[in-house]
Amino acid sequence: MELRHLRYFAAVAETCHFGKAAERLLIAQPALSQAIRNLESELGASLFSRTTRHVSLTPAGEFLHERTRQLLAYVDDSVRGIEEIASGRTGVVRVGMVGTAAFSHLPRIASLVKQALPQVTLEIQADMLTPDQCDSLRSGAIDLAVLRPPAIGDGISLRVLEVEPLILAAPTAHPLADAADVALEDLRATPFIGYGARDSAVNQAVMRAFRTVDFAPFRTHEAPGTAVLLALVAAGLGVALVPASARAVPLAGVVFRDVREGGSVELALGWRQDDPNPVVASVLSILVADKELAELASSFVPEGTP
Amino acid sequence: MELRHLRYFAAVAETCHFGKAAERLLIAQPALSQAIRNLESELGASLFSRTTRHVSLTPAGEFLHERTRQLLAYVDDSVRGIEEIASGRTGVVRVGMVGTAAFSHLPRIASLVKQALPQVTLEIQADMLTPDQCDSLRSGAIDLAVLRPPAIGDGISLRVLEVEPLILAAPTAHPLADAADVALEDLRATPFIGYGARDSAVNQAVMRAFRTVDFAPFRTHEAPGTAVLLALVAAGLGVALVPASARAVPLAGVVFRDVREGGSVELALGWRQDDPNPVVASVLSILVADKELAELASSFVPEGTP
DNA sequence: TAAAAATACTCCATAGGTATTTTAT
DNA sequence: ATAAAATACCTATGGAGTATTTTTA
Repeated sequence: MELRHLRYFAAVAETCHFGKAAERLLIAQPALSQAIRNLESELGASLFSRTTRHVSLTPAGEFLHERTRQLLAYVDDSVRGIEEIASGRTGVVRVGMVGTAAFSHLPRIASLVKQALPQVTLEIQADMLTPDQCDSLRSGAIDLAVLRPPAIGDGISLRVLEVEPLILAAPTAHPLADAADVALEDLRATPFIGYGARDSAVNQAVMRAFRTVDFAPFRTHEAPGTAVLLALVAAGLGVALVPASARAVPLAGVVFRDVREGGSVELALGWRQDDPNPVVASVLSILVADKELAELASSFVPEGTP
Repeated sequence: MELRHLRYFAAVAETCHFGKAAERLLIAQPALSQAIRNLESELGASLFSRTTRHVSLTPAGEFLHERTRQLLAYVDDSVRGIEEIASGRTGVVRVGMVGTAAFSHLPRIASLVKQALPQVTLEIQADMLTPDQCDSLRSGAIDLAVLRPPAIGDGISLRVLEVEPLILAAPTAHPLADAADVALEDLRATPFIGYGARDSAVNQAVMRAFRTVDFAPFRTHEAPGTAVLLALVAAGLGVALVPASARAVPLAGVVFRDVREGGSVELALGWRQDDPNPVVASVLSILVADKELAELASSFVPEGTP
């Protein structure tokens, strides 16, 4: 049995007239008679009671008619569903994110996608480290990554979302909290909280910044990521240099100040270069076309950069 | 798109291997590749990511795989359903019945069908008059009839279920209620309740009985059917001659007595001679093969019959 | 290099067309 | 007498086969 048989059957069942049904199906009447005959013989059941004057459904035909309606509707719906998926209008996109991006960029990303692609579901994996995101991208565990370049591994494309200056995070009570103008120099001998992962992009940026002055930070504590780091700052354990997007983290007891010569760190969007998933492509095109994200990237050019 | 495409697709989706799938489908591998290719181009979506070493489903393919599973299962189930209907094991049979048959014969009929054809539903229309049943049979409103012959109209087959003697229904207080032996003669001048439909089979049988004696019944009341008639008897308004099956009607205040020379009336099963509905045929075959119904028919031969 | 999918081509089964017959109203 | 389904027969599309090439792990 083929769908053709069911489509023919449905037409005859609805019209109760082989001639009319054949006309609707754009085939000749004998072909239709033949097809129904074949269907009946394959099923081992007669579907129509027919004379040359009257065609009506048998009980088996009534049953099949109901089933056929649902079946053909389901087929149509499935075809439409595939079109939706293939066009990238529907689907699931798993997005990995470094810590603070969930606060600073996720709202904009999520609302952009919601508006342009309402049937797309984003599955967010927050607090992922950049190397983990590279692995997950490559293994297919995530489809998009919001990470800190330089990301390793070929087959992965990157687009810088933002160049964030490093800013000072200080406890409210700290002397620098009220300073009009902060320079790296002011951090000499101040208890400093650093990133535990020494080779993380942010930590490297911090180290690079300090290389422009003649002292190393007075590291008293370490944190695995920006969130915990800010918590330690709020607790008054010291100050820290963090990406500007940390301003989006709502945490009492911490104030942020721009820092002269503080350096910067990039935030980028990453994806598999050869990802065939259309919904990933359409989400990507929405994100990279967004003016606000693009403007952010250009407006945050740090002071020290030409 | 045809079911063939979906069957092929399902095989490839399950094995993730064109060669294995082709083997399972009993076709050559290139034919399968071709068919999937055609399906993909028709849908305008790629369903598999494939290299010569690895085959996997795309998101659209995942979606279609799920849909295909359900679709093919539904097709199989529908084919099975049609087999059930065509074989007569499943279906609905509408049965018309004269008044008292609902009490006397329906229990046996229903339990026979329930046991032999558990998936068959009987829709009982009780209290139908014989001519109405003939019309309903012919128009297709009912499929089987339990009626009183002679039934008119060709294209309708009859089989006698039972030959019932007419018996006396008398109020408990009536003198005849305790008589050892009742003859028609004893009803002379006794208030008599007759059937309103003069040409009904039961009334004709009553009239025929009275034609063997030299008096007509002393008709004081009439009833449209046996049920009402018995109610009037119970009320003490008179006696009546009723088919023996009336004994099955549970009604206080009425006693039944055999009547010598009381005559008899037949109860028969009727159906459309050319009914193509298999479930009607299978119910019929169950009913006409039933020993108990057959024995009833022979054992009730009335006294006056050779 | 070997396994597996894709391509090239050939063939025939069958879906569908036309002409005609049968049948029931 | 006529409308409509069935039958007979023919044609041609495309599904499936065999042989071969291409590709990638």
